[in-house]
Amino acid sequence: MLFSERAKKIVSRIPKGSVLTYKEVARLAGNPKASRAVGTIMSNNRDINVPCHRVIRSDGRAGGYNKDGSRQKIARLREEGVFL
DNA sequence: AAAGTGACAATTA
DNA sequence: CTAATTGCCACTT
Repeated sequence: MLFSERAKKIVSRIPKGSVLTYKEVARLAGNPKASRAVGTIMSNNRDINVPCHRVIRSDGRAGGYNKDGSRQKIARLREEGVFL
């Protein structure tokens, strides 16, 4: 299985109200140093089954999302009960 | 095969 | 606190 597939699978299982960092996803996917790659995957991934808005940066900030920037991402997370 | 891409991370100033 | 720097990796051209 490709790294990207594993990453998506993991992210798709993030329970509502919690978040993972890109680093964490990378680690769970089997490659602790592929945090960068995780971001790349999310940006190109169009899978609606994957709540990629629940993936944030390890420094606690939101990171990017799509064209709208991180605004929509932050909004979504706040509605799910995540403090940013 | 080599170079380019990007929603990251850790360090330093 | 922000900004710049360097290293990093999967994937695409």
